[in-house]
Amino acid sequence: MNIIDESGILAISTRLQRLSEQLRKDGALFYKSYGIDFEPKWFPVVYTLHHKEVLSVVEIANEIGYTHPSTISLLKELEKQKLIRSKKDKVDERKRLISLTPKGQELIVKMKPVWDVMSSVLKEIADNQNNLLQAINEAETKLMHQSFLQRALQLKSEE
Amino acid sequence: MNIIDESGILAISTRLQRLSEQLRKDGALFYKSYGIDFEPKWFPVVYTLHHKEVLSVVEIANEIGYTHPSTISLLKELEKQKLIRSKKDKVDERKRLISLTPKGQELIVKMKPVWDVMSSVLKEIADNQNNLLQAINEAETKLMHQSFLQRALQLKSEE
DNA sequence: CAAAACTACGTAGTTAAATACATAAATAAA
DNA sequence: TTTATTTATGTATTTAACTACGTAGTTTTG
Repeated sequence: MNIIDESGILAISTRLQRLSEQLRKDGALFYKSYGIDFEPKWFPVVYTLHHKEVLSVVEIANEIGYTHPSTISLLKELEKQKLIRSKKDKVDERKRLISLTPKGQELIVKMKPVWDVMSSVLKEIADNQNNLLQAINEAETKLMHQSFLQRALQLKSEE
Repeated sequence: MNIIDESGILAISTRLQRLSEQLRKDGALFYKSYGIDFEPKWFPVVYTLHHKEVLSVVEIANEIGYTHPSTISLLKELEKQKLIRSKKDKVDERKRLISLTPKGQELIVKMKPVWDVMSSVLKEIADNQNNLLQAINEAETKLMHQSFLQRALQLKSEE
């Protein structure tokens, strides 16, 4: 549509956001088709706890790549679903140790075949010539080395 | 990090959202370095009006690819900045015809060199081997033909 | 070992988008 | 020409992330 947005990243993020919303809805419906009441957004936390067993709030946040406040709100939902539980760390009283409940573990067993299907469908969609993940990694790496602002200011001063 | 999120699109959208937030902040700072008070999110509307002169709310929404409520809130901000104005369409009384104010047009003249710099920096960042835009286009196209849910249900029934 | 700095967690508030709903004007159909 | 449908706009609410801030433990340092 235009010089900056079309070639840039600003509008792209809106499109990806929509894409992911669509996938979330479809994901939820697909779980439902197996008789499972599970929201795709819970997946990262549940999957992490499935492998790590016991983790603190901040540890989970780091694992799933969200800020801790975002993580806390996911944990609240999962606690309401009785899929996870938490108790104070006796060694470090600031920490809350989170783990799956038996109900949570049972659910994972039921969900595993669902995940397999989802996983291959997502591969089908995202594995393009122009790999989405790769493209983002490359852009992020470039910005890590030098921010947009730094690059822009430099170009400005060169004129 | 895991089978679905790392290879899929769910986490990718969060990362892109962050990327775009970063770019927005830097963009605003870069405008400021020219003494210009302009938020990058206003760009699509302003740029569209620069080329089309007079448009209704829904027409702008379609041009920039947002829903009309989102567009309305952008328009409100721009009106507060006195960069745009609107009047009722005499032919169709439902329509509000939006256009740039003289102040808005002056601002565009000042912003043009800034846009040139931004545009080349964004090219530098986004033009990777794995082109971001291309990758998204390909994923969207695939999903247009057959949704995630349809693909998943089909795979499920084949088992 | 007391003061300072850091870490873990939690809450409140913000943001940029979306949906869902409401109203009024214009057009089409009975 | 009334009635039904569609279109344009607007408002209210929701969502998923964020930042900013506060408090309470823990660790480091003078």
